[in-house]
Amino acid sequence: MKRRGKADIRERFGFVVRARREELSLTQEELAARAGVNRTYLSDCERGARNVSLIVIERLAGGLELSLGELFNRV
Amino acid sequence: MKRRGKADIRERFGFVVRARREELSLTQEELAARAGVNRTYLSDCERGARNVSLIVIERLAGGLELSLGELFNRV
DNA sequence: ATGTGACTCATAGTCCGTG
DNA sequence: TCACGGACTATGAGTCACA
Repeated sequence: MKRRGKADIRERFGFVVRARREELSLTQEELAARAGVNRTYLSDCERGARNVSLIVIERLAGGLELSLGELFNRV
Repeated sequence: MKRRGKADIRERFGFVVRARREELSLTQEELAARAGVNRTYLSDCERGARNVSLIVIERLAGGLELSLGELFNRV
């Protein structure tokens, strides 16, 4: 799949994940554990370096205590 | 990445895409063209057979004339 | 107009480290 | 606590012929 819109969706998504994680005062390790994803992968996601798929998105939303709609409203 | 929650996110997502496409009276071919994805790939997505990632999600949302938030509010 | 199996190739996602 | 790299495996992206 090709890249880029104006501000890359991957970066916007990652930014929102990080902002919400900090809002909850969680470390990356804690969120990764909650969401059941790899710690380094979460780091990549937050930096906009990964094109996350539905299943992981759902898990992250759960770890962040947000519905999918709430999460993407922030994106 | 592992599979399955109660109702699989892939199926729920696909169902919403299809419902919205029909709301717009579009064929799969038309939506696929709008969104810049392959028709058979879209078919797979609607049937919940694909674990779609951010970049494709964004394109589908565009083709469906919905923001990401609006799209996921329906999921 | 759509569903499906089969396929290639790129990348999603894991796990080990380091400063 | 995190960014980043290397190396790996599983799966997503993208296409086709045919039903």
